[in-house]
Amino acid sequence: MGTTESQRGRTPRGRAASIGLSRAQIVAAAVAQIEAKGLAAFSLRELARSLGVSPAVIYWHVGGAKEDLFAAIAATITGGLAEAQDPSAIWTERLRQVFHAYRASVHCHPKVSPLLGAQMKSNGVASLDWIETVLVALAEGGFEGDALRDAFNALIGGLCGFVTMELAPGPASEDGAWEERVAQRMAEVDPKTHPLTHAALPQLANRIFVLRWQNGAQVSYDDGYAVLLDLLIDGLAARAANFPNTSPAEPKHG
Amino acid sequence: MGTTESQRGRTPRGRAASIGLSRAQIVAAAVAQIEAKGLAAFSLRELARSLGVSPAVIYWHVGGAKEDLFAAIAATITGGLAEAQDPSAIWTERLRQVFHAYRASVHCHPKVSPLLGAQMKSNGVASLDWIETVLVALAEGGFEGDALRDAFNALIGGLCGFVTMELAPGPASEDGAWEERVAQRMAEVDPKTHPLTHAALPQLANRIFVLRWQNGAQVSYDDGYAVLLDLLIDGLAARAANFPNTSPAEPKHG
DNA sequence: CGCATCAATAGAACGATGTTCAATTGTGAA
DNA sequence: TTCACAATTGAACATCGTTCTATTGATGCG
Repeated sequence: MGTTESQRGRTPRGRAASIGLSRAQIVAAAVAQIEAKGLAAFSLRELARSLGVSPAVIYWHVGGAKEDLFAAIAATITGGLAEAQDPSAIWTERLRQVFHAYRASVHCHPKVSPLLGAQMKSNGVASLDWIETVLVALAEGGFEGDALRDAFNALIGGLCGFVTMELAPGPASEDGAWEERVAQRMAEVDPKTHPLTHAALPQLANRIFVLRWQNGAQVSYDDGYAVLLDLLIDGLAARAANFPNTSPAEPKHG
Repeated sequence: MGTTESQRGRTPRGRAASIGLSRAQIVAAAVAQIEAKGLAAFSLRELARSLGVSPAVIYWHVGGAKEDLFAAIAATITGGLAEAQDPSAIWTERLRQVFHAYRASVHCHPKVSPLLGAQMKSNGVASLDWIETVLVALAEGGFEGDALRDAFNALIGGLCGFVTMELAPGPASEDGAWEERVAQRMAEVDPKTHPLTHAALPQLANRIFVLRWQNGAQVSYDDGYAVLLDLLIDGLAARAANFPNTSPAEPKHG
């Protein structure tokens, strides 16, 4: 299951011409390199080069391919995410905590985040604990069956999608030719035909629809995410309040 | 701005050893090829090959690079999206129409959709009309300033993010080794430690968190998207109802 | 103590990719 | 006719992911 039998024995530093390279070290180095130079510029060969190692070593340690390395990275990042909730809080509050934790966790590795979106779809969310957390909270609110499924999909799709999209990488060129094109694009907005877009440009342009980085620092979407979270959870709470026969707490034997 | 001066004259079929290749034809062929073989398997060389042409031709026609071709594709797809609304409808209804139209439009080219997510960030949404439509609707609801900005970000981030995420590609391997890994992953879900996840597996597994394709046909997230849309727009309407001094219709001279 | 095993590495090789560049072609204009 | 130049070609370069066949050297066993 992903461990590829490489470190099944407890031989911490191998037994041969080892440099002592481990799977975890490779994953860590890959994350560092992606975070440094961007996902588009990432290559197995340069990863091997930065580790002072032959490219084949990565295949031996990680498994089959680049894809397995990406899966390992995603699993590393979303691990230990379910602990972010306070079990004594009400379910709506727990949802808030969990999704804020998700965003915070992903924001720790912005350039790696596209991998999360893809890997969440292919391998399932790396941390099942996290999924279970969300489902438990919704169930406590009285959701079940199709309503549970739809609420879950709306939450995961909307909130994880928001994070994925806000961190989506711009063009690969890191040399500022991009900024020029953006400025050009902004200047093209015609106040006559798009008055509100033009008026909101200082408010919006640097936010969601053009720039992501400003002077090298990341632009904040915190408020938009907070509003999205409020709308979703408050709305779900309102729906839950209308469920026919449900006490606010546990529906089963407790 | 993206046209790269290639077809500035009105010489429809060139003037030389032309095959009569145009930028639009290249873009169309690229979309077709991506839709047929997937985005990960797309290459400029094979595009040129399928057009019976040298790879350099694409550079000459499209502009600098692969990235410019992607930008052109994104612009082609999200064009003419603002017409999907009924101008006489109330603003909440118009928002619903516009975002349903967005999803439908993107779903017409599922494999190209990852490009939309990225290009929406870099070049700005291809269709400014569409942005304007959303802003006008929100303004009619009474949103302005920071509230407008946050509502806009929540809507765009959540809804476009949902679509981006639901269409996110799985692993590149199209040969079913993926299905095996997924089945394996599903079998690993322990009813003891993750009871709700396990119980909801038949409802959820084929939905958001594992499979995207089932027997080659696309799985539907329609209900989840509808719930998300309802939660967001109903919530915004509720907020708008609490705005101090706003008549339900136009805030300005009309 | 010696030897065979085998984890762990190196290095070369293959095909494919994105991109660039120096030719070449043929048409429309002078 | 001649010239400029849009349009295309093909070769070339560096890089990439991946696979294959060695080689190395510690380790457990006899």
